Amino acid sequence: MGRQSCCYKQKLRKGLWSPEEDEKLLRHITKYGHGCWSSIPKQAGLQRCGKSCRLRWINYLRPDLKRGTFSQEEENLIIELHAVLGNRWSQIAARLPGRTDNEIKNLWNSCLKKKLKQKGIDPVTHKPLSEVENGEGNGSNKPSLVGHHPIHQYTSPPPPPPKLSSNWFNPEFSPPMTASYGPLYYGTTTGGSANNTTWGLVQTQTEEEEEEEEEEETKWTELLNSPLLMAAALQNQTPQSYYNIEIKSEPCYLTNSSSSSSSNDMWWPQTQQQQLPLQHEPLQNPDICGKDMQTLTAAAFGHI
DNA sequence: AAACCATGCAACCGCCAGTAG
DNA sequence: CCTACTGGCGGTTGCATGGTT
Repeated sequence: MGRQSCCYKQKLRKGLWSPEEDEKLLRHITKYGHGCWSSIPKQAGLQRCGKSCRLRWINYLRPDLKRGTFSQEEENLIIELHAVLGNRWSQIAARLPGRTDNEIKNLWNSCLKKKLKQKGIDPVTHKPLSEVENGEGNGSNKPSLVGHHPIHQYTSPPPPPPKLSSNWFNPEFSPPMTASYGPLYYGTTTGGSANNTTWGLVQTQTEEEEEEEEEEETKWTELLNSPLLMAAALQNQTPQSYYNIEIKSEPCYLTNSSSSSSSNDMWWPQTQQQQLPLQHEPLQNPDICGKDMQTLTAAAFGHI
């Protein structure tokens, strides 16, 4: 017998949230902030555990959430960040405004993994599958740095997400493939065809290079803490052609909840859309979307 | 039309680290 | 120092939906 969950012990409700529950939680947090999650259910009159409330708020009710499909730039960024951070979904999410770790995790498991495999890339190591398969069992294959690079110890508060240049997502734009910044590198061999493109994680971890590693660590910390550096690095090093995954860009949607605070205008997330349709305002420019997200975030959390 | 399958997503579970008492 | 509590995270599950046979 495994141990029972907190919800079981307290005979609390589980499963999908009803619109009434959502409204109670939303109203309570909007008014008082969340403070101590464990006391929220009682204060808000909910038969839920604090953990469940927290999850619901973070993944669904937060006003700064961006609903809708992921844009191609977001997917590319997730792939890039996953190559560096591994399955650290919360850290990846911190660099995608309006997206939750759960959402990103789901996207990765259901979609991006497959797309990478279709492209012949191992979604775990981010190396070409052929290389990974060949490397199995022979000692010559150096271990991936994913999950081992000092960047994974990065724990300081995340910077605002990098504002990527429009060039970066322009299919016509070919970033310099030989650029190298940190442990990730992408390069082309002299063969010319896409199949000759090589990329992977530079193995910087040798005994002789420990000093360099320290430098690298500093560099990466700086990189991740600086949106501008991050954007520049991504623009210079990311193999857009390698991750040339067919994803249709969707317009960025924002709810108009920020401009309407009355309960009549209360927006309802996805599961309630049938009953209370969202009034979506399509944004044509991702930059505008990003700015609005920041404004929304500031407005939503500034006083909490 | 029904059964089956694949997919996407919301929510739960269990573990861990930090912290207050 | 120990213990209990809490928040946070990543992995996993289960359900709803849509597509296919």
